[in-house]
Amino acid sequence: MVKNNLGRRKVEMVKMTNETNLQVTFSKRRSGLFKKASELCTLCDANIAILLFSPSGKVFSFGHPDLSLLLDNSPERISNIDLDHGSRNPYLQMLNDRYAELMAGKEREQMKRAMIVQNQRRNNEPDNWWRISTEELSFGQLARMKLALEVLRRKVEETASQFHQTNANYYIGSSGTAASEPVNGGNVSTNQELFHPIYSLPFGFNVMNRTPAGYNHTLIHQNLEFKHPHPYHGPRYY
Amino acid sequence: MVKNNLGRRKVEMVKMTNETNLQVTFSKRRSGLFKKASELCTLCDANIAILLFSPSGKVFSFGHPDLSLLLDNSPERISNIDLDHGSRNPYLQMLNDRYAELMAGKEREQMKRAMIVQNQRRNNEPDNWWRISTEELSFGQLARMKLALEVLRRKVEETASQFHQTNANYYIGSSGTAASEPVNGGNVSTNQELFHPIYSLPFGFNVMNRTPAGYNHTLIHQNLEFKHPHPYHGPRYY
DNA sequence: AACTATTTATAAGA
DNA sequence: TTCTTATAAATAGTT
Repeated sequence: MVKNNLGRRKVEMVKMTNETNLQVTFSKRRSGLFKKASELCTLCDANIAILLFSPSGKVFSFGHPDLSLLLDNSPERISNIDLDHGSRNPYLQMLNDRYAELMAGKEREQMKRAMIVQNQRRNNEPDNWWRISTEELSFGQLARMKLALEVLRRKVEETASQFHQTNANYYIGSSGTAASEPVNGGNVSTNQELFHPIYSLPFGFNVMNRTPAGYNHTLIHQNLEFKHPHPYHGPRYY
Repeated sequence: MVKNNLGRRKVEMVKMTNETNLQVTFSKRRSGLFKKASELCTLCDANIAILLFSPSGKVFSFGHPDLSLLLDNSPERISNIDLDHGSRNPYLQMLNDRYAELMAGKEREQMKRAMIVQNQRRNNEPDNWWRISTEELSFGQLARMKLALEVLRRKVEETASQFHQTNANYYIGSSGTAASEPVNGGNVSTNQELFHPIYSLPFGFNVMNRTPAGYNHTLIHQNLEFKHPHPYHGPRYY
């Protein structure tokens, strides 16, 4: 038993100078933050996505629903997924029915164009510009592209959500866990089987480290670093 | 003064049943979470992005560096930004020099293709497929596209960071605050002027509500909803 | 929104 | 890294 322990002490809200302490604090507070996020999701039925970049260049994530789908498109992963077009799953059937309708209808040309982004690894068509390695673009281009993609991504999410809300009563269970119940009158759960991988992802991305399944907390990759002072540390954000 | 106050009581980690309590708790814990995130950024020199979806369909964000750049590409905003190609700013000059080099060199065709995503609002070229409204795509397409964009976005960020690390000694100050100092031997700060807006963003996105400037905490938009149980509430994520 | 009793997070030390 | 302990900080229920 330790007797002469001063206990927790107040710490000034500035960047820590002791590098060892900083790393320990980062780990502790990362854990605390993700725990708070998890609790918020459960207590209040909320959803969240957190990307956290450590000063040493590691990236951690927390997501609810699970973000792991976004972090790995290795051939193993893709080949492990059922490619029977969802014949045994009502939700995937519905998606594929919708796909067939689109392909047969007037949206076909538009759809084909959209699919370029999915198929670029498999073909060499001349207008496959999307295949350009990001390493070959200037920083200015990258920055602008990053913005555009962020905005589009959110718009896509919004539209997908609206689709959810008008197409309820479907549910896809988690692949590794117990059998799932259909959701009656609720919303479709978002997980990896929902993203029917008929087409492989267009961009390679490898996860360097991953925490055990079920923890929903992932170290994504390394060698990223930004620096910027944070503007606010008042008591609350109202 | 209140005398008979039972104080905080332990709460079971399940979805709260009382809707009023749930909303109050959501607000309190959202504040707490964002404060924790802010402290982590300052104490440990970390960076973070949080997107939080409330059960009532609102979306809140916290970002360090500031995420507000991603939330608004209104004409006012774009027109307010200096379009002189950065002649008075060494960093923007460098970006534009790099741009000119690329346009004159062998990367020209590749670059032009990449610029489609930036220029789609201004031209009507036939292979401008990117302009497709996300409302016109099936949910399955949207889901796959969302994935692809997430992966690309992260790759872009990684490359941009590498560029930062090999092109240090530039600094762009925040537009609304006091004059900024150059960073010697450090990394370029990421903020909105760094994204030189010669080209407007390709996708419209309007922010519905915004907290006061300086709080770095933004309600983005509404009418999103997902449901999913969270798998884990143990003491920590290791 | 404010108040407090209590729970929870965590800084330092081991 | 992991554990302990005293203290700081967050917050549930009440007003």
